[in-house]
Formats: sequence, C-alpha cells, structure tokens
Amino acid sequence: MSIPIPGIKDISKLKFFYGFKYLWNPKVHDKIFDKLDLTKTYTNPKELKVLDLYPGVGVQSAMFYNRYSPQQYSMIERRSSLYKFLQANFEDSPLQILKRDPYDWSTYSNLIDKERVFVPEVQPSDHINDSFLTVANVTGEGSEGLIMQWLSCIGNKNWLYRFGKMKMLLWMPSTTARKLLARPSMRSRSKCSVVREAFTDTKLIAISDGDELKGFDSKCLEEWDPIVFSAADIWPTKGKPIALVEMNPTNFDFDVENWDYVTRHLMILKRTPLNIVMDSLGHGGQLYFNSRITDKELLKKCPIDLTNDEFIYITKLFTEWPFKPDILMDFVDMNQTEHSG
Amino acid sequence: MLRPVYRSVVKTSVLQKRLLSSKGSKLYKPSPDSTSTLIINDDPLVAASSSSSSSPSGIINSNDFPLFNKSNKNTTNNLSYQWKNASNMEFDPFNKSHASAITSMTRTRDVMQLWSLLEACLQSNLMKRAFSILESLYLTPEHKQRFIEDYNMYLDAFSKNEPNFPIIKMNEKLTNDLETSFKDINYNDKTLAIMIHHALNLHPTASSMLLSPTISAYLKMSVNGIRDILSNLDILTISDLSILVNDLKVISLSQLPTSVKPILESLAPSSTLVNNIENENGFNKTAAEKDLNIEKKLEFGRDSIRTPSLDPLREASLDGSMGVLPKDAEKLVAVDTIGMRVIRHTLLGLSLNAQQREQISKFKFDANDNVLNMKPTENGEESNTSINFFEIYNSLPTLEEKRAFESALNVFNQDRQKVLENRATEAARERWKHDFEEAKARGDISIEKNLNAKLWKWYNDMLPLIKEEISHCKSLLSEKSVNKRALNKVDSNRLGYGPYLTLIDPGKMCVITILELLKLNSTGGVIEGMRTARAVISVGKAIEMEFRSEQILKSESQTFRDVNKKSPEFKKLVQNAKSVFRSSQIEQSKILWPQTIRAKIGSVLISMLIHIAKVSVQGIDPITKAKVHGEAPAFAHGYQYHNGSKLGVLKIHKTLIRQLNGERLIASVQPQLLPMLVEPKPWVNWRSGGYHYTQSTLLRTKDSPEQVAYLKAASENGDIGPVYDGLNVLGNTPWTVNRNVFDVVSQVWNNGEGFLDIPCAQEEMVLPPAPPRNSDPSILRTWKLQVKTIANKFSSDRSNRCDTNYKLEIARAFLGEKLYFPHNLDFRGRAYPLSPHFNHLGNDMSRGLLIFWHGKKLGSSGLKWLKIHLSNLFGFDKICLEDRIAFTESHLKDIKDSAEHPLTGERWWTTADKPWQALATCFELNKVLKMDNPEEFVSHQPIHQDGTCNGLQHYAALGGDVEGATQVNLVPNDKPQDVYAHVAKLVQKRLEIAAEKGDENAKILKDKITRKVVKQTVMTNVYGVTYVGATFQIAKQLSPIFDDRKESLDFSKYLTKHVFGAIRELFHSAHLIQDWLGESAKRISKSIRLDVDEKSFKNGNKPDFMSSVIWTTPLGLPIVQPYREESKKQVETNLQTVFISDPFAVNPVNARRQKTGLPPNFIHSLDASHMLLSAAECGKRGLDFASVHDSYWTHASDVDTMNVVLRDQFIKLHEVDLVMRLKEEFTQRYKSYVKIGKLKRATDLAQKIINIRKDLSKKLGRNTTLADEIYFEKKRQELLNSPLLEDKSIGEKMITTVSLFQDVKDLDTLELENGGDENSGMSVLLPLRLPEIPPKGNFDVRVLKDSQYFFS
DNA sequence: GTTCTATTTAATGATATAAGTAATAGAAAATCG
DNA sequence: GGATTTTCTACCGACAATATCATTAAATAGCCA
Repeated sequence: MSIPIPGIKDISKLKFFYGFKYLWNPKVHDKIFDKLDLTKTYTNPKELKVLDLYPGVGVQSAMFYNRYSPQQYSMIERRSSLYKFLQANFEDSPLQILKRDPYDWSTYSNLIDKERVFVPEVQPSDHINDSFLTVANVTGEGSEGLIMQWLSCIGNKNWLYRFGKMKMLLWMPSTTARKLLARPSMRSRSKCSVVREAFTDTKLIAISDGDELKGFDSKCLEEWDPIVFSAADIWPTKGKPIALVEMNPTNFDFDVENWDYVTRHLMILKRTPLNIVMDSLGHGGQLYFNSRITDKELLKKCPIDLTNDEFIYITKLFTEWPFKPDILMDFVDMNQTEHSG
Repeated sequence: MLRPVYRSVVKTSVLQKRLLSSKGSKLYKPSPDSTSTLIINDDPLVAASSSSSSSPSGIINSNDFPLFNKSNKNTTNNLSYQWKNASNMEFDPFNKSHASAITSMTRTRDVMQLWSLLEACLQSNLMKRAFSILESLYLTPEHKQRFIEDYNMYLDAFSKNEPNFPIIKMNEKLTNDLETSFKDINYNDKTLAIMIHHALNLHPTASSMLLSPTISAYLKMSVNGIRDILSNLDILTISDLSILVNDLKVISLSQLPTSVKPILESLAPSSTLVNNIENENGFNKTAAEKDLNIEKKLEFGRDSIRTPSLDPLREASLDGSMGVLPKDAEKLVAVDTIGMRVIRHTLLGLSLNAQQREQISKFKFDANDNVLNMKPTENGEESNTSINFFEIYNSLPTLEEKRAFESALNVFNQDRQKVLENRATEAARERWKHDFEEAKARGDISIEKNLNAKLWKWYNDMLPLIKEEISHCKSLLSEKSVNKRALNKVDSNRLGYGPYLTLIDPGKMCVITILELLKLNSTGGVIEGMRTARAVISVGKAIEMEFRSEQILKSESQTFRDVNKKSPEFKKLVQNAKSVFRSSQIEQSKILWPQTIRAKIGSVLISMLIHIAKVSVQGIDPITKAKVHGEAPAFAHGYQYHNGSKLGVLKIHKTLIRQLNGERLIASVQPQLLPMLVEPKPWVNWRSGGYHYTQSTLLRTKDSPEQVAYLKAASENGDIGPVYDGLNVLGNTPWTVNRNVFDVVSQVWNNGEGFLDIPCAQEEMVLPPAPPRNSDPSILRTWKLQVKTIANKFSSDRSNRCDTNYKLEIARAFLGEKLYFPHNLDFRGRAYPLSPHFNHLGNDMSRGLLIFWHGKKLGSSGLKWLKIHLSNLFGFDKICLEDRIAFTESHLKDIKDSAEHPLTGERWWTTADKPWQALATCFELNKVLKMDNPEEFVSHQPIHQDGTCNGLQHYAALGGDVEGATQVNLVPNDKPQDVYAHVAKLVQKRLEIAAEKGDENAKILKDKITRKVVKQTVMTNVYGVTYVGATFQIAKQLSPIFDDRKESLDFSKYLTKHVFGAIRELFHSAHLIQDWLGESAKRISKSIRLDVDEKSFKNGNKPDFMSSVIWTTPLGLPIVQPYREESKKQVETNLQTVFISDPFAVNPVNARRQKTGLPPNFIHSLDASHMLLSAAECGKRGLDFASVHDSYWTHASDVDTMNVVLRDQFIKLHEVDLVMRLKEEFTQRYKSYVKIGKLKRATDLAQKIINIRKDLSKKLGRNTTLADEIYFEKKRQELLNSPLLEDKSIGEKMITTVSLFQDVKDLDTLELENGGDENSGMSVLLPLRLPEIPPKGNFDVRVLKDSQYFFS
C-alpha cells in the first residue's frame, strides 16, 4: 500500500514556510528519482535508513518511501505548522515524524547515541555508505550557513559523516548551488566551492527555471544535464529558485586546518596573482612563496583559477614555512561589554 | 548701532580698476579728488541681498532659532523668546539645515573639496592648477559672496611666489582677473592688504620713490576703511606696519589694530628692521625652519649666522627644508637667552633652599631643550634635566613669591607649549637618532634590541621613498597638459592626493606614520595589529593636523618675523599679540581635508612603511626542526572575517609587539593633544579655544554639518557666552601630578604583576588543548569559543596595560609641572577634556594621580570634608555626614598605615571602592593629622560632591514630583536618601505580596533583593533601558546566586518586571515626562517640513523623514540630535578600499534613535547647563573647579561654598518650567510641519479633502499622492510669502488639503489614533501637534536651598 | 570646426564573504501585498 | 489596510567591511559633413 502524496491544494493552504521552498509536483519528483538512480548505490533498499531533514510537506518523503520502501525513514521537522501538516498526512504511515530541530547538533547525538531511535551503520570509507542516506531541504535564504557547516563536517568526519561516506540529497537555493558547484576560474568560484571540491563529488540534479540558470557554466550544465522544472512547481511560489544536488563524500588527505586558513585568505583577493597575493597570508609571505613555488606559471595564476590540488600544494608549502603566522588567532573580537555602575 | 561706512563696491569697482590699470607713472600719482569721487555711499545690504540667490530652503529658517532673551540678566526667569533671525545670506558650507537643500548640500561638499584642494595647490605653488580651481569655485553661484576670499588666498600665494613681480604687473593681473576671469567679483580690504604687502616687499632697487603714492592709492581704495586693511595681520607683517607708520608715514599709530599697536609703539623707528635677506633666501623653507630662525633671531639678534650644517639629517631632507633643530643650535642654547636669564633671575630671587637654587641655576631655560621629561630616567640624570616646579612653588613662603614664580613659569611655559604643540615630531626623531647612535656604538645586536634605534632605521629607509613619491607627484602636477587618458591608475591617484602630500616635510610624515601605527597597536579588536581603515584615516588626520598647526605657526612667524626686541616686557607684548593673531587665524580657517583624501594619504604612507619596516625574527623549520633566523616585515596587511564580513587589518609582528610591551610609550602619544602647560586659549568662538596651535571645535559634532550650522549661528549671534564662561573655568583649573601616588603606581607597574584594575603583564596566552577533529561539532564549537574568550581577555588585558602605560607616562612627563586640561563639549553640552588618556575623567588611577596645583588651607570645614571624601571613596556615601566622618575617624590607624606603607603595610586603601583616590586622600589626611593645627594644612586634594542620581534629580524637578524629589535629596532631610535601597525595598514589598498570593518565583527571590541588584537598572532607567536590557543587568547580578544560567535568566525576567514597576511607581512623574519626550521626538522625527525638496517624497506616500529633534539649552546652546541613517561608501586607497561615511550626504533621520535619545539627551543637556552655570559661578568666586558630568570637585575648604553654588544654580535652572518651555520651542520651530495621520472618513473635512483629491486627480490624469499635496501646499506657502501682492492674494485664495486644517480647532475629535475601523480612516497630511505636557506636581524647587544632601 | 555616434572609461550599485543565529528572545517598527 | 518579518536591544565620550562584478553614466575618439 502506497502512502498518499499531499497535493498542491492542501499544501497551498499552509501559511508559514519560514523562507523554505518545496517542490510539490510529483511528476518532477519522479523524473528526479529516475535520474538519481539510487538503486545503483543502495542495492538493497530494504536495509536502507533514510534521514529526512526539514521534510516540509513531505511530498518527496512519501514518494521516496513509495519507490524504495527503506528499512527506516525518519523525518526531522520541528516547525509547528509543517509538523502538524506531516502529522495530519502521515500519522499512520511508515514514515517516522520526529519533532526535533535539525539545526541543533544535539538532535543527532540524542537520536543516535542517547535514544538510539535512528542508528545508522558505520561503513568504511572505500565506498559510499549503502545503508544510510540523508535527504535535506535547506532552501531558506538565511540557512545557507547550515549547508556550509554540514560540508565542513565532511572534512571533520564528524556529525553524520562518522558513519562513513554518506550520500546526501540536498535542496538549496540555486544561488547557493551555483556558488558550491563553481569550478576554477568561474565567476562564482569561492572558498565554498573549493571546500565542495575538496570533500565531495557533487552533481546538480535538478533546478528550477529562471535567471539564475544563466549563472551556471554552460559546459557544466551539459555535463550534469539537470532536470529543469518550472518555478510554478515550487511552493510557496514567491521567492528565489531552488536546486537539488547530490553530494557524495570523497577521500581526501591533507592538513585541513592550514588548508582552511590558506584558502580563506587567498580567496579574499581572488583576482590577485599568487606572486602578489601571498603577503596576505602573513608577514613576508610573498617573499617566501615566491622562492618556494618553482612553477612560474602557477605564480601567475590567481586564487580563483586554482584547483583544490593546487591549494593543497600551497598549503603544504605554508606548513613548511618557518615563520608562518598563528592560524588560531585569525579573528577579531568586537568590543565586549564594559562600563558598569 | 553704528554701521561702518560702506561703499558700494558694485559701482566703484570698475572705475577703480581702470585707475589702477592705467599705465605709467600716472598710477603713482593719484589725485586725491579722483579717488574721492569713487566713493559712493550706498547701502551695501541692498546690493548684497539682491545678488544673493536667496533660496529660502538653503538657509536656516529664521524660525529655527528660538533663543533666550538676553536682555534679562536672569535668563532662566524669562519665558519670552526672542526669535533671532539668522539672516546670514552668504553662502557658507555649514550654514545649511539638513531639512532642506539637497542640491546645495552636494555643492557644499564640492566647495569644501575645492577649498582644500585650492589651499593645497597654493601651498605647493601649483599656481596654474590653483587658478583653474578658482574658476570652478567661481561657477558655484551660492559661493559668489565669499569668492573674493579664495581669490585673496590665491593672490597672496602668487605674491609670495613671485616676490619680484613688479607692482604694475601685479596690478594688471588683479585688474584682469577681476574684470575678465571673475566678473562681478569685487576686491576687498584684504586684497588691498596683499597689494600693499607686495609693494612693500619688492626688491629695494625698485623705485622706492614711488612706493608712497602707490600705497596711498591702495589705502584710499579701502572698502571698509583703512583700519580694515591694516587688520589683515596675516598679510601685513609687523615690519610692513612699521614702514607704513614710521618710514612712509602714510598711516598713524591709532589706525593700527589694538593687539599690535603696543608693539609698534615700543619699536622706535630706528630699531625697525626689514629683513630682506630672509625674503630672498627663505622662500622654500618650511614653516618650522623659518620659525626656528625667527626664534633664534628673537633670542640672539639677527647677527647670529646660520652655520652651514653637515648634519646628515639636513642632507637627507628634500630641498634642504627639514625643520629639525640644527646641530649647532645646541651650542647656542647653552648660552642663556636674555629673556630666559630674566626668568632665572626672577626665580633665583625667590626664597629657595640651596638645592633648588642649584637646580635652577643649572637648568636650561630653553623650551626646545626642555619640553617635558620624556627621557628615560635610568641614567639618573633627572636632577639635572628637570625641575619639580610644584615643589618649588609649594615651598615658597609668601603669596607674592608664589605669584612671581608662577608668572615666570608662565612665560617659560608659553614657549614650551609652543614647542610641545609644534615640535613633537622632531623631538621623537631626535630621540630615535640619539638612541640609534648609542646603540650603534655598542654593536648591531643592540640596534635590533633597541626600539628607538630600529625606528630610526625605518625612518631613514622610508624617507627616500616618500621623497620619490613626492617628486613623482610634483612632476605629475607640474605637467603642462594633464592627459588623463594616458595616465595609469597609480598616477591618476597621485593626481588626487599629490597636492596634499607635497605640503608637509617628508621627515615629519615618516615620524607621524610610524608613531600612529605604534599607537594603534591592539585596537579595533584585532589581536596583534589594528584595523586598516582606522590606521589610514588616523595617519591622514595626523598629517592634516600637523599641516594645520604648521600653517598657523608659519603665518604667525611671518607676521612677527622682524620683531626683534629682547626685553621680557616686550616679549610678553609679542606673546599677547601672537595669541590674538592665532585666534583669528584659527577662526578663519574653514578648510578641512576630505575624508577620502585623508584615507589616501594615510594609505600611501602606510604602504611605504610596510614596505621598508623590517624586524629580525626567528622561527623553527617545521621539517628540520632547526632554529631559523630571518627578517620579516614588521607590518603586514591582510584581512580577517567577522560574521562573514571582511575586515582589513594591519598586523604587527609578534617580535615587535613583545618589544613594544616592554617599552615606554610616551613617544607615540599624539603630542598635540597632551595636557597643556599654560592656560588654554579661552573659548570666544565656536572654533577658537583650547590648544594654541591645534584647532578644536567647541562641540564634538558627529560629522554632522547640521549640528555645526546651528552651533555656528548661535555662536555668531553671541548667544552662548555662558557656555564659554563655564568651559573656560574648567580649562583654567591648574593641576599637577600627585607625586606620592605616582611613586606607588610606578612601583606596582614596574613589578609587572596585576594590581587592582591593572592587569598583569602576560607574555603568551595559554590555550586549552584542541579536541580531536572528528569530535561532535558542538564540542568543537565550545572549544573555539573558549579560545576566543581567552584571546579576547588576553588582548583586552594587554590594551588595558597599554592604556595604563600611556597614563603613567604622561603623568611622569608632567611630574612637578603645572598642567591644564582644555575642554570642549559633546553634542549635548557635557564637557570633556580634549586630551585623551590621562585626565580627571579617567579611571580611578588617573583621578588618584591628579591634584590641584593650587593649595588651599583647610580652614574650619576642610578637614571635615576631607574625612567625608575618604568615606565616600570607600562607598559609604549614603549615610549621614556625621557617620561618614565617624567612619574615617575609626580608621585613623589604617590611614596612617596606608599612607606610610602603601604597599608593604596592611593595604587597607586597596579595599576602597576607588582605591587610588582613597590612597591620595590617605596621604593628605595622614599629614593633616600630624599637624597641631589642621586648619593650617594646605590641601591640594580635590573633594568630590556627587549628585544622587543626577538624572532623576532633574526629572523630579521637572515633574514637580514631591515623592521623587524626596528620594533624590532635593528635599531637606537630616539623612541622605538612598534611591537604590529604597527601590530594592519597594521590590521586596511587591515580591512579598506576590509570594503571599502563591507566586513561586516571588517566594524564591524575595529575600535576595539587595541595593546592588537594582542599582544599575535604576541608573540606566533614566537612559531609557529596555526590558530586555534590564533583564541582562539583573541576570548579571543574580548569576552568583543561581547555578543554572537559564534559570537565572528566567528569574531575572520576572524580577525585571517588578523592578520596573517599582521605579515607575516611585518616579511616576519622571516617567510621564520621559514618555512625553519620547512621544514628542517620535512625532517630530516623523514629520515633514513643507519646503523640503519633493525628491525626498519620491516613494509616493512614503516620504523620507528629514526633521531631527532640535532644542536650545537654558544656556542658549542649540542641540541637534545627529541620529540619521548613515550612508557609507567605499573609497579606494593604496592598501584596500575603506568604508567611510560622507559627512555631507543628506540622510533621513533615524526616528527610533531620535525617540530613544531625546529623554536622556534632554536631561543631559540640563545637567550640563547646571554644571556650566556652577562652574562659571565658582570661577567667579575664585574656586578651583572641575567636574565629571554630575560630580563636582573643588578644594576641601571650598566645598561648602560650592554646595551653595550648586544648589543656587539648580534652583535658578529649574525655576522656569523647562518642559513647558521646550514644548513652546518645539511648537514654534516645527510650526508649519505636517505629519501623516488618519482622519475619520465620516466628517465634512474628509469629504472636502476627497473632493480636492478628485479634482486634482482629474487634472493630473492619475491618482494623487501625498507628495502632490505637499507640492501644492508648498506652492501656497511660497505665494503667501511672496513680496508681490498679487501672488499673496492668489496664495490666500488657494485651498489645499493642508490649508483646510488651518481653522480646525477640535482636531482631536477628528483624528484617529492608532487602530479604529479599517474603512473609517484615511491617510491625510495633518499639522504636527505635540502631546499634552503631563501635569506638574507640587514640589517647589526652592526648598532645595536647605538640602545638604543634594550633592554630597 | 562642429555635431553625432561608437567605444571606452569612470562611477555607482549589487552581491558575496564565513559558517552556529556573537553572550540572549520578545516587543515594536517596517514591510509587503 | 493588516499580518508577517525584521530589527532592535540605555545615553554620552568612540573611532569606521571589502573585493569583485554588473550596470549605468560620462567622456573621448572618430567620423563625416
């Protein structure tokens, strides 16, 4: 028996979406699932456990379940109006609804370690975890930070990534997708695209139609061949376009802390060639790196043109720098409170 | 009033010019009658007003100045206003009210920038460019009135540039310029002065025969009389005047300006010197050197020949213009100057002991050599180089001797002050050089170790870079045709900042840059460095400041350069004339460098410094683990993120930081802003007062031209005399450093340990170990936060220590000196010392280090107050006076111990609330108590009298609130009331009641309410603290009681409600007034001025509100709340772009801040008035007076007098219903303003409006907007104000949606307050009305007269 | 020599940046349809 | 016109985001009559 899928009529009655947007059109969802071809990874869906963060109205959740019937499908949703909606629609379904806050780290430690409500299997990092999948919708304009934090969790191998290379299907604003997916020399290339490149293998799966599409490189679009759906397939209709990406963690081996410092600082002046920009890494950086980097072509490049491998190379030189600055003290403290009676 | 005889310049000018331009000798023989026919009497005001563009929106409305009537001496007693008309129709950049004139605002900015550029170009002799700037200025229509001043600037520079340009040619040029290039511009007396000066200073070979008639001709052309020409002392030098009087005899002594008359009188004709040699040789010298030469001449006569110097410093300088003390000067100063010999003579004539005698006879009374004790003391040479003037002064037995001593000291200090303000950079440079040479003798390692030696190296490396840059700029600027397209980016930038960069001696710029950067270490929240934005602007400002004082010095020495007489009396005359001169110079200067230029200059210099400043560093090679030595830049430019925003930072290398921590930082204190050695220049004008060579403004305006406009108008109207009086009393209080306390602090400091609020010296910070990378994100986060907290603590400790270091070093420099704090005001009128770091507003330590210079015998009541003071410092200030005395008397042993063994004893003083001040008091008390007759003890300790919650005192007086007044000691009582304790009691009562009703929270909290818990909230309540804010305050107090933070916060929330309730209950009428002020501010800031440019109404029905809240204090000071939306822009500099605000942008008001700001600001403006009134009165009564806002200080013996004054002035202030007066002022000022409100639809009036709108809609073919209605109402007003009768009558017939309200009386019944039915209200423009004043209570402020605890 | 247009440059505005919403959370003002 | 979202959060002294890209306005060159 399949779970009934909420229709747009019911969905449109909902008022509060907290800035998040959801694809409601089941037809597009079908196309997406076809494209994702998840059974290739999850050869035995019966053993699959799915964590659905911010499921919203649950259209995707229900359709997922109907398609694959995983062992466990848990939805984490705390926002009251949406939680009520989920309850009303899926109370008696096999979908598990948990009223927790996906933003809060403790949600996961409680669920996994304390209450053991959702316990994924730890798998080695030579392959994508084939019994654990996370689906999330972080389409809120103000919630981009959460995505970035999750990304850095891949680098730290903590949070859900302690269970191995877990695949994540992630809805996000199209602009965020554009930034994340940008490749060297592209306009949107920024630190977070380097992070994406360093830790994951990410593909654009689907994206709503609109101006934002123009920001993507045409070659890349050709490569990913995403499903382009109409902006009308999203609810609420107002707001900016959204996109779905598939994120697969990759293996990496470098000094993350120093790499973080190096990329962060270099990407500030991303159009300044390396032979000049290195001074912003610390006292006398230019002199040091100009003597260490033997490849004169590399020195002519700008940070925006660098691949992650090149960043790793620079990081290596950075760690070998005898006078390298203290990377821990890389912050400012805004005026703390003083003055009293 | 007698009006000076004006001549209509419009009609005479052409004829005069023709006369002047006539060729040949005719010019020099003007027939007397031909000139006299040129004088046509005409009313100049007519011409002026008709030629001015008289846009009403561009000038402050006459309604804007409701000021107090000065005719009645008791200003506060008079409720009638005198609406002064600031009918200043001239264009003036500051004379703009924000509410209007968006376009002229941008023009203002343009003019300001052109001015600063013009000045810069003239200084750099870029005459061509200057001329083209003049042409641009000429095109600004509003500027015409003042244009001649700019032209004069140009002409003066031209004259200096071409000293041998024949006068005929000069005259031709003038005629040509004014007739063709700048039509309609007429010369003024200054122009004539320039011509006369030029004529007088032409090479003597020029036909001096013709000199006299030429000059006579110019004199006769005077616009406002010969006197006016002669008053231009910045043009005409003393020797010029001397020639005019004595040689040419074209003028008489009586026509001279009063300040210089005595000088010329005493200059016998024979001794007059005209120094033409100086004229020929000295043109490209900087002011400093010129001045130096003057100084030397003043002191040794003109025979002293400057020996050519081989000093490397001089060699290094650009075109030999380094303003440094020549080496041979040292030899010279060893010889006494006559003036100084007299001082020494005077001093030695006093009753001195042998040691003092020896000190004085050894002491070099030379200002250059003995500015301040800034040299290290380790060498033990102190006794030779400095004198403890304070000790000598104190040891003098008689008043006469003291006076004589002070007078001699003053003459010496006048010179030192001048050096202090002008030669500080040279002094620093000298010190570096000295240290470098010493270190060099010891070897290379010690150069690296010695900071100053290193700085000297940087200086020498940087200098050529700057010079190169300057010469780049110069060649670029002097290029004939500037092909903008062909320029690269660097060069086009140079074009912008170049003119400014060439103004100042490169060496000075080096020193300033280095010092500024060192000073800014660890500021702006940066761990080891500073914010780039701040750095570039600071350097830019410092450069500008240097330039300004150089300018003043330069023109001063120019004018007085030939004055050469040696008697001390004469010297005093000159000093006096000079100070008058300076005052007027500062007053005249209106030019400021644009912020963008400052930033650019700063960045250029800083990037050079970054480039050359190196430190040697050592690190560990991560691979080989070997120690590596190397060299790294001392400064590095980079970025850091804060909440996702980039922040440009300038990092300082750790090695240098460590070195700085152990260093005496006196050198980097901005020397222009140290305390003064002589009385500050009195405030006579809104921009003249305080330091002698550094310009400061009366009001600390927040880059708001609006504030300046009102201040300026008030100042020019002569309305704020009482403010000046009060401020001058504050500035004239002489202080000295408390040596006893200083010794203790110094000992503690050198120890390096933490003591009281001095944090200990820390080398490295200790961080907790990092958790493994794959720990839960929450764990990683808490660790990060820990690190941040520790780092913050570390850096705040360090900057704290650094700040203490500054204070201490300044104190050390001023040991034994007589010092003054020049003051100015914040925008509400509260007074602050101009000198940062070390002043009596500082922390406990700063205050403890300061005592009055003058001593006064304790007399009959002094001892009592000294004892009370100690008790107050220990926090026992809310018990009756007898108990406080008893407290002190019960600790006599402790006092003795504290005074005699401050660190080795029991350290009782450290337990005080304000330990350092307590220690200071202990020292005095200890001495007093040893005396047989304590009344004879001469006390220097300032005794404080603090208001009990001063803000609430004013509120209570305003509201006539008997209960409140009682609580804050306005009502006589035998025991002081403790507001905080009382509130606590009330809260306690409330809680008990609640607890009885079964309230759980109340049960837990009810016994935990102390005075301390509520104190901060009661205090901040005056400032309008919100519920949330108060909750945090209380939570902070409760946190020790509860373990759980969450719990503590919950309780706090609950408690806050009760505390607020209690305060409201207790100070009910105060709150009503607070609310009234808030509501009024809200309405005003949401109102629309009709004559506003429609552009600000572009959003249809949502206008930008432009009116800020403005009022006048009882002293006549206009106060403008500067809260507006800020608009900042990115400005490109060498290092990065910086984000700075454009002061001339016209921004809408920030209604919220206007609203929350008015209640506290109004109250502060009152307490400031009270303070200034009291200060003036105390000054009159011969008291030494100081204040920290609501804490008033004087000698122990004078406390009783002061208290009487305080009460009298408070009564005087509040005898008038100030709230009523404020409302009247508001009503008057915002008379024709409208607001957007809602009108009941079902009324006749509403129907009429609908009809008008319908008609209008038809005409326009679209829906009407409120903007349209404003437009028509504006039209109507314009017509009504038109001088043409027909216009007026059209206006009278016109009906607009606004005019309909004119006759409506019962608006209240028609207007819908917030809410109402949806369809019953419609948006209309309503006249602005203010809420009703809450009723005043029965408290009569006059009972205060007998309240001894009012201030205690 | 002028006027008009094409092209380049300067000026201005918009957007992204990092990555626990700084320590906190509930009211008041502003916005939007 | 009313609900939702954003913006605060006690006053003053006090002190500050920036790099890059897109778009628009202005200026210059060129062109031709």
